[in-house]
Amino acid sequence: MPASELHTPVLDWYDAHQRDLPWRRPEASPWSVLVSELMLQQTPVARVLPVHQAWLERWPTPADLAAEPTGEAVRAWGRLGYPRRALRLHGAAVAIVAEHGGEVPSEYADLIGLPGVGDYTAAAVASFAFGRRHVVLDTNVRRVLARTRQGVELASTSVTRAERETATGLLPDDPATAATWAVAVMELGALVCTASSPRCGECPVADLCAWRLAGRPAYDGPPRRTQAWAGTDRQCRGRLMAVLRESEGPVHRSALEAAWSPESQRVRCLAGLVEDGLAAHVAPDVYALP
DNA sequence: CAATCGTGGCA
DNA sequence: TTGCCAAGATT
Repeated sequence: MPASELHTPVLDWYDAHQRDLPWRRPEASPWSVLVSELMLQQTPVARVLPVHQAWLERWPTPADLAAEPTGEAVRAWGRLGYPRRALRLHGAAVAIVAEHGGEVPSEYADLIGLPGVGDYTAAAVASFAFGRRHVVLDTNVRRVLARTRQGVELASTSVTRAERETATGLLPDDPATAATWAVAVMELGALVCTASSPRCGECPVADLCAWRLAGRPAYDGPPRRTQAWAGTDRQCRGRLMAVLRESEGPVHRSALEAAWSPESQRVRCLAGLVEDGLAAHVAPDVYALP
């Protein structure tokens, strides 16, 4: 099927159904877009919205954030999860001030040099904030392409060469159209072509979707590993970080001891948090946000 | 390439 | 109730 057959239905659908998100508004700054992209990594939109608003009100520019201690970023990150992203965003702000005159760079090559910015985020910011032409391959896009083009329910674990070539081939020539196409496919994946219970009845390309035309065959690949949680270091780290976040000042070791057992794991995780820069050992038996 | 890294809502 | 899942990056 010609690539262009997807364009008009998806773009029209996006025009009619796109969500009104703060980082998509015309007045949204590139900094707002960058902050949103870091927060949205593995985190649902609904949970990001209030934190993003608070961050932009408190730190309207990269320089505002860069002037703060990293601990303030970690505290304001709240319960979004993966708090190292807060450190990376702070580090990105520092780098933007030091190396880019305080302005979020518009080039992919500069963006991907920032902490916490990988291929997806660099392409997304260049595309959404600056209207550049880039392949934006996130989990939503990958799922839409897997279904419509490959005829399979879910994309592979990692991005394949063929997958990237397919996405490149679908990218409109005009940069502005390419940028809209990128966000439109993502939105389709987020709202209609969802991982579970896709709404094929509402899909603008259902009539040419290889997966639907094949009868929506169930996933038939290697077993997908589900992440353990109870009793893991991640849960332990989360508990310790919650104690540090929710305290106004430094906390005594006893407060951390009450948050987790066994001791050996707690000690190891606390050392890991200090090593990661998420916590500071400010005095004997006293810890705080950095 | 695979493991690691939080959190909470929902089917 | 519990497994699945949400705009990935880093090592």
